[in-house]
Amino acid sequence: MKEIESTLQNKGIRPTAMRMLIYKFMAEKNSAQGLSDLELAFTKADRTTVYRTLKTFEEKGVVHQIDDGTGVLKYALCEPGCRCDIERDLHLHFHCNACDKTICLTEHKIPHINLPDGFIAEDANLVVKGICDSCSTY
Amino acid sequence: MKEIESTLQNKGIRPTAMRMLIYKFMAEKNSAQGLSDLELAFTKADRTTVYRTLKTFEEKGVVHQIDDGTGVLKYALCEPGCRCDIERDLHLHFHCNACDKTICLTEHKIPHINLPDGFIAEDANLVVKGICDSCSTY
DNA sequence: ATTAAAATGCACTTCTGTTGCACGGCTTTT
DNA sequence: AAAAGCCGTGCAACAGAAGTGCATTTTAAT
Repeated sequence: MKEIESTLQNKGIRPTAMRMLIYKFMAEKNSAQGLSDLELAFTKADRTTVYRTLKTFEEKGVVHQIDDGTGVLKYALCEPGCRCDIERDLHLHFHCNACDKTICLTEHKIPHINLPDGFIAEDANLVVKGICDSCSTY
Repeated sequence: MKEIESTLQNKGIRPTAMRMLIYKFMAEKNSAQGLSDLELAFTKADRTTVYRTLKTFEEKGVVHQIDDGTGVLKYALCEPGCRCDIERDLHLHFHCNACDKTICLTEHKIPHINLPDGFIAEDANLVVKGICDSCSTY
């Protein structure tokens, strides 16, 4: 818990109890979490607080937003070395159609794409859908 | 207009006036359209009608849905030869941060991705964001 | 301890997508 | 031609998620 506190401080975030709990919760999950997931996990807290906490985390490069195509935005902790606050880390995301979880495949970077003349790429988002390793081993 | 009529019929869609107008509208655009875009273009018609028309088009493989990360679903006509109704056409989509348009780069297929053991890919979505050719030529 | 700033909670709004129901026209059947 | 039924359309209302304004509490600094 002390580690979390210093982690947040290093990122320029005041480590309140709420923020540390949310950070801890997300660190324990191996899949990306939606606002409603956190809402359910922290019924004592208000939706807005969770919402703004995520926004703060995102601004400071603690989490990154994932649009996995389900219609709800997900959030996942950034990898230790990532400079999400400066430049997007272009790893791909995997959404399992069975368990409905979305996970970061941080080792798998989005390949370079050749665009037609005149097109300038600034960012990219790749989501692969299918069956994850947990669900495929039955 | 006669062409549109037979196109729809070939896809198993009854060619009503509304449907032909919507098809025509989308065919004239080179960018993907959201529900609200069509809503604005057809103020005489009801939102629900446009919505259900798109759903019908999608089911029958006339249009495909695009999640470009803006939070609103877009639709674009499928290419002549595409078998969207059977198997997804994995071309990539480009979203322009300047003009906010989303277009299909049908020539650019999503490259094959090597996934970790146990992961099975069924579908993929790749959206590149940046500046489109129209906006970059100033 | 006092004060200022930041975080939290409550209520409300907006936007998008979606569904239920009723009306009306077109098609089909007799 | 009349009757029956299907299908498209429109109206209304709902649901879920994201976002905002303001009052209150908590935290940090002096």
